[in-house]
Amino acid sequence: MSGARLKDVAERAGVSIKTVSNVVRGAARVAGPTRERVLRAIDELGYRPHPSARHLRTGRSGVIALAVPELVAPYFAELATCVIAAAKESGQTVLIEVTDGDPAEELRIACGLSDPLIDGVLLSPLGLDQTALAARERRVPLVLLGERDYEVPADHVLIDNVAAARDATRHLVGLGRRRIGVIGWQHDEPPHATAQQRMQGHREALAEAGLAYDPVLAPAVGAYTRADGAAAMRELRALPQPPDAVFCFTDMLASGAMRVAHDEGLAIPEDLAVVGFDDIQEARYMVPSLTSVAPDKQELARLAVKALLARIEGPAEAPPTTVLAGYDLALRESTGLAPGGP
Amino acid sequence: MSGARLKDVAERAGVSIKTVSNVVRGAARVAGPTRERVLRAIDELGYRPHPSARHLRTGRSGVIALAVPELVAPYFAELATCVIAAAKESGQTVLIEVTDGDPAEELRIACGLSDPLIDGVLLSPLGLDQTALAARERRVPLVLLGERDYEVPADHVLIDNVAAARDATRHLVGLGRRRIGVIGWQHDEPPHATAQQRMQGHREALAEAGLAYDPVLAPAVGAYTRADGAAAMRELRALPQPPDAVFCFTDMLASGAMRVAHDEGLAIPEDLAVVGFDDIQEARYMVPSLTSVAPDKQELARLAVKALLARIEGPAEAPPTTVLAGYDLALRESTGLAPGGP
DNA sequence: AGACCAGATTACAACGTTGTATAAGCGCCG
DNA sequence: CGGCGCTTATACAACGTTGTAATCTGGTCT
Repeated sequence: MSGARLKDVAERAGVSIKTVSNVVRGAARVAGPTRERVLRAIDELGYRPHPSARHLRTGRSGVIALAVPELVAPYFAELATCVIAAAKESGQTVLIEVTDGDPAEELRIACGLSDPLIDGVLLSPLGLDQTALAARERRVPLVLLGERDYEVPADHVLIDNVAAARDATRHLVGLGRRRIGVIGWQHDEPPHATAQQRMQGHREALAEAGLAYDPVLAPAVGAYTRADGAAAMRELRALPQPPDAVFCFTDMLASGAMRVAHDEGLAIPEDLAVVGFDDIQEARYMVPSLTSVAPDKQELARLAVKALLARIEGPAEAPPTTVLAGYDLALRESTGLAPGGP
Repeated sequence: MSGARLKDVAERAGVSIKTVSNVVRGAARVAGPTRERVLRAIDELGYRPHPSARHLRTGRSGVIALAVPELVAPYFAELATCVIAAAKESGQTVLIEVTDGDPAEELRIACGLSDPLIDGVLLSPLGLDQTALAARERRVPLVLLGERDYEVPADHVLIDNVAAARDATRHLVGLGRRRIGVIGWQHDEPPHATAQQRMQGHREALAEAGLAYDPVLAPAVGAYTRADGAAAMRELRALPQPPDAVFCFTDMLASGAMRVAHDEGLAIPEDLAVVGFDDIQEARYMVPSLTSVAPDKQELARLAVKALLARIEGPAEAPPTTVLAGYDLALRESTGLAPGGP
């Protein structure tokens, strides 16, 4: 069917199997003329190495898993695309796993119990209990994406969520808003690390501006979907004193929130300024276009792949590292940028 | 590291390696007590089969590739999620490839030249030249998703694009619209099969209603992005007689188009009714929410995986099959459904 | 009671690759 | 001119699994 093996190439080139192997991998020194002949034979036969045979022999499959809560959330789709590209640069293949944010599933994956094929895991955790993660038995090289928790002995790659959230709320304060809501807090105990960090940044910015933090302006959401954002917005609108701005912890939440604001006849940004988080492509096309914290997803992906490869290749016992990627605040209509096509 | 092999289990259970293998695969008959002991040993050691060793021996890796033009397009993200789920039901793992719609890359993947690990390919082609595909050399089990072209000797799984497009335009006609634009036609020669089929359905519906087809109402787009939709809409608005309705070949195009309509102060659906295609989740949250043709993506995915497995397991020479999945027209505000939260 | 049979279990080789150890070729120096 | 060291190429075994064919067991039939 598919074909040529090392052995076939060796016969055609009149050398031993091992020599061909050496040429293919560029491992040992092979004399010029010999290499030429081998390369020609490889070309003529269309030889391609058998990945599983390699895996069996070397223990490396060249496949890394990327586990995300969902693929339909644009942020994760964009992140996954960046990870695939970054992995390709390093000659790795990416296997995407969708966890639905299920803690049990996330733990399973963090323990390498999903597909035994993989060399390592890039996990973007959502519901995972940190203590469960800390106690994981079966150790697979693991890098956590977008969550920071110093209790967990694993590498982290993320942006500075606290600083980014602080910048977002500062921006709203800078617009003169004084009653700033926040959508994305969670009732769960403990709340997701992401929610905690963004909330902390938000409150720091409020404090800087001399504004009091009012819990009533932070309705809890179940998940980070449009529907949750919409529900939270309805809650905020039902208050005696509704907010004049909202900072949403994700663009999806912002999308739902803006939808409700629109239905209630509010003008954005005049009546309500909105800032999102993630800077998904859709943010440019929302009505109005959405100001959003823009993590550098390419850098995030590249750093994550790099960290994972280091963990795979390096000693398993090396101390966990934390790497920060950059971010930006993309200003758009929802906080007053003049309208206009993207 | 990860651990237990068949051999370890065999030693612990006091049987031969092959017997353990038989138990694991449920292949041959194994006596009750023996099976019990083996199962217990498997459990105690946490044994899990080595996928690459299996692959090497059996020729089956249990991995299928899903190649899509892009993952950030919500339609493909949703489709990919469905494919992953459907594959899991059959014990298969999905490897996602992003082609960017590049014909060369698509051909490479269709020929199985991407990752030699895979058992078969699910390809959602975009730019691929049919003749190139028909002439592909290296045969890998292949199922085409969402494109129909009888020249290509490969299995197809898709919805009836012509009928679906006809229904979409019929709906606009039913609203009393008489000047119906269409966004999604392409200048490329030949245009994508998808564009051709949807255009055909559109024209059939126009003909049914006794409306003339006016090419000026069908501006060409480069790709199926929001930006392309926006550009096409500007073109339509610049006409002496702009349309009172548009049928967009994808929801992304519709999103861009509605964005421009909004910027120009048009009321939707009063001044302009809009129908999209794909029924992405975002369609419910657009402002206004978008009426859209809704392919049954779950069914599509399930049928595709089924067809691919049949091709992998069956004889390579079986004649190509075409399977249709269902679709629906989801009615929303953009064509007059009363507004209201989703 | 002896031969036979079916079911249960096992030994062996092979899938394609790479690491280790070894052999072969060859110029250089003592 | 013989031996040494260097470079280049090879033989062999092993990675974990499964298909084939052979072996073993215990019971049944004559």
